[in-house]
Amino acid sequence: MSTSRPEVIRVMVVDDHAIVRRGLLAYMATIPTFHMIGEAANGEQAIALLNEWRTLGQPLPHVVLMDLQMPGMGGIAATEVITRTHPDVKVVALTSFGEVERVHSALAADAAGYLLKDADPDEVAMAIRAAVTGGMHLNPTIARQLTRRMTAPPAGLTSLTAREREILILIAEGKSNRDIAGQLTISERTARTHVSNVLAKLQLSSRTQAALLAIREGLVPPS
Amino acid sequence: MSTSRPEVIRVMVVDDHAIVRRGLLAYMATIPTFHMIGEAANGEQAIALLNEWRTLGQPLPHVVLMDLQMPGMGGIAATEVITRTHPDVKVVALTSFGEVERVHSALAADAAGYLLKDADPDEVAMAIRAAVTGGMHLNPTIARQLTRRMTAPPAGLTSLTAREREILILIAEGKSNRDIAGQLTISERTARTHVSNVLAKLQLSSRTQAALLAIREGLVPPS
DNA sequence: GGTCTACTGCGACAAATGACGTACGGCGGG
DNA sequence: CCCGCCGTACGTCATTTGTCGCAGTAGACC
Repeated sequence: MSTSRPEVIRVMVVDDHAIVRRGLLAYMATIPTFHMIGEAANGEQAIALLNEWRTLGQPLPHVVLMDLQMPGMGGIAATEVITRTHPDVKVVALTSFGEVERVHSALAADAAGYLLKDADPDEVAMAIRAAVTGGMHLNPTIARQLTRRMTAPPAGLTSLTAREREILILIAEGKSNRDIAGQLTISERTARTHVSNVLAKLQLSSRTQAALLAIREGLVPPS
Repeated sequence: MSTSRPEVIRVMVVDDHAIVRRGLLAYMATIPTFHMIGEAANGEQAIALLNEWRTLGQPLPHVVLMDLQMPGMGGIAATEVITRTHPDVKVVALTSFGEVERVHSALAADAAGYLLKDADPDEVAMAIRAAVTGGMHLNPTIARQLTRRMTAPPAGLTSLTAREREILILIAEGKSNRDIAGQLTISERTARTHVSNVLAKLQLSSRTQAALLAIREGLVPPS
């Protein structure tokens, strides 16, 4: 094993929910191996705290439990900064269900794990230990969805052709297939073909979901 | 004061996130007045547990902290059932940011408070005490948004009932009729009836248009 | 009591939607 | 020159969506 295994694992939690911080704090207190050395309510605080520790020569945490959904600097950006400026600090993403899509971004930001918040506390421990030993723990549900996404063609607006993007914009304006056909002077069948292709490429199951994604991605202004 | 103030307040937490349950459990342990007597991971479990306690003649909780966003039976439905079958049990809604709009439905289901999960633990205590004494604690942010909505009602949305607004929110999350039915534990036919009524009241012709309007009106966050 | 609304549900139907395969002309890259 | 992608279009099929009418229950209001 190239990585040393410290007898005490220092942990830091970053989450805007005070209740979650308390929960992890209480849980860590029950396991002698873990030592919670600090907490932060957002990404900026976390980075500031880490820098302060380093300048003071105080020991840094081995693992940072990082919530992804936070006001201000999001967890992904914070993860990226931390893994770049403190390469020996492992960051484990801790997220609510429903934002599974961010796992890619998290891993791209060099997160060393991805936990769901409804995970059993024991799973949190497993993820932390895995991160310290240089490994990675993925929630089974996440892992399944991830592999499904890996095997499937990459989702993303970039995979759409110009025409399909045009179609998507009209979907996001609440147009029906007939409306779209009329506006683009194509047959309704063709419009449906395009819509179907868009949904397949984006791995969605309804035009409403497509419209919502288009807005989220800024393809059309919400108002 | 018509309501008696017990020296010990029994609390129960309903949340699908084990970490949140642990956090509240740990927090309650630090305050002698509060006594956490049980927890549940979803609405069905919570109701079953309450019924079991009642049949066994065991003391019921004074306050139930209820997460609103849960798989299976949602927190709103569970709140309604609990306040109806156990009128002396107060339910305090505990929700993440971003679902602020459900406060109407929550209060309509006789919730005795509405907390954001990023609330300071002290605020949780305040809300619980308020609920026990028959009062109600609202998060300042929530209260502000609520009054803003009361004073400046967005045109058509006011004509919707609480249930219909709930339906609209789910539409704006890309859910199908079947999804909505499952989430609200009603039949798909009923869900379709609601959707149809929403469209008629808003004078729209498709659920996609309804979703877009919901986002424009800020009923749901675009992200 | 009577009335009203909200919420729930059903049946039947029409329309829209989405998936699947197929096809053809154009156009650009190897 | 040929192959692949794009845009166009059709046929068929299952599913979803939306409408209309009807109806029972519960709660609120008068």
